[in-house]
Amino acid sequence: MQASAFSPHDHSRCITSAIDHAQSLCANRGVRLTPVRQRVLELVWQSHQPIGAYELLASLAKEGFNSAPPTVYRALDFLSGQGLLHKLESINAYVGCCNPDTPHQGHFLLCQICNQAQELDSQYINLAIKVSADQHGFEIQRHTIEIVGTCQGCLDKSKTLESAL
Amino acid sequence: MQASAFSPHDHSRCITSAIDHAQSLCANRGVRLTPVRQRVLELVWQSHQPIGAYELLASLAKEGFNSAPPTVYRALDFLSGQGLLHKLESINAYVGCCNPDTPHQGHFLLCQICNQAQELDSQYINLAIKVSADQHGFEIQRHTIEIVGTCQGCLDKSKTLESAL
DNA sequence: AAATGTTATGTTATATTATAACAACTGTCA
DNA sequence: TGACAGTTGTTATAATATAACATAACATTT
Repeated sequence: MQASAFSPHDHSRCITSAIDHAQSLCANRGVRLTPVRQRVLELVWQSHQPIGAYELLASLAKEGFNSAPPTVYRALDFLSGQGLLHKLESINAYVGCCNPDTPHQGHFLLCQICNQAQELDSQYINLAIKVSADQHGFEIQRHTIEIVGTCQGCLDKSKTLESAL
Repeated sequence: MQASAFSPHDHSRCITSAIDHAQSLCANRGVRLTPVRQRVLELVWQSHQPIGAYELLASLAKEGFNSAPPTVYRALDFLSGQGLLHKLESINAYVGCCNPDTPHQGHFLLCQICNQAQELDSQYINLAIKVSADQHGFEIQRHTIEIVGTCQGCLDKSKTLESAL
C-alpha cells in the first residue's frame, strides 16, 4: 500500500495491487468481480482523486459498457458492500479503499487544491468518537469523517511560490 | 440550550431561544434576518430531526412564500454562513446550530430510529483530528463528522420491548 | 425627494446525483 | 434440463442543487 496518496509514488502499483487484491478477496468470498465491476474499480483507482458516479459512467460508455445510471450505481454498491471503495459524502465521490480485508470506515483527508484523498484509520479518532458516543449512551453503527484542507505537498508548493515573488 | 436532543424536553423553548438568539446575532452583525430566512430557521428548529431542503420548500409554499428551489437554498446558505445551522452531508438535511456565536463545525450523533440529531463539539475529537492531520502535514479548513447509530432513548425502548416478550 | 449602489428576491431553466420497477440474460447446481 | 439466484439491460423518474438573468427593496449620498 502507498505510504500517502499525497506523496509522489508509482501509482500503477496502487492500481494493480488493488485489483489483484480485489480479485482474490472476491474469490475467497465467493462473490463475482464481473467485468463491469472490475472496470469501475480500476477507474476509481486511476488516481487518488475521488471520482463521481457520472464521470465513471461516461468512461464506461466510451468503453462500450452499458451507460445507464443503474449500471454504475450497482457496481459501486457491490464494491462498497465488499469494502473495496468508500463514498465521500461531502463531495458525492468515490475512492478506492486501501485496506478492504478488515471491515472499517475510514477517515479521510481531502485536499481542496489537488483534490486527492488520503484514507486514515486513526485509533485516536476512533477512540475519541467512541468516548463521545458512550457519554451519550449512543451506540455507533457507522460514521462519516471527512477532513477538508490543504495537503503538505500543496502547502509546500504555495510557500515556494510565495518566496519566489 | 437543551442538554440533549435525544432527551425529552420542552422543545418550544429550543425554538424561541434559537430565534431570539438569531435575531440579536444578526442585528449585531448588521445582516438581515428577513422573513423567509427567519421562517426557514424556525422550520429547521421545529424538531431535532434534520430536515431536507425540499421539505422546507413545501412548507414555505403552503405559507405563501415563493416556492422555487433558489428561495430555500439561498436562505439555507445565509443561515449556514451565519453559523445558524449545519448541513448533514450524509443525509442531505439541515439542522439548527445550538451555539452559533462561536464559529465551529460540530460533530453529530444521528439516531437512525428516531431520526434526531445531537450536535457535539468534543475537544477530544477535535484534538484527535488535529493530531492525525498534523502527522500528515495537512492543514485543516473544515470537517464533516457524522456518527450514525442508535440513541439511548431508542436503545432503552427496544430493550423494554424485548424484555416484555 | 432623486439618484445611486448594494442586497435580496422572483423566475425560468437546467445540472447533478440517485433510485424504482420490471424485463431479460447468465451461471450454477440439483 | 429445469429451477433458482444473481446479474445486467432498459425506461422512467425521484431527489438534490445551481446557473443566469430580471426585478424589487433597502440604504446612502446628494
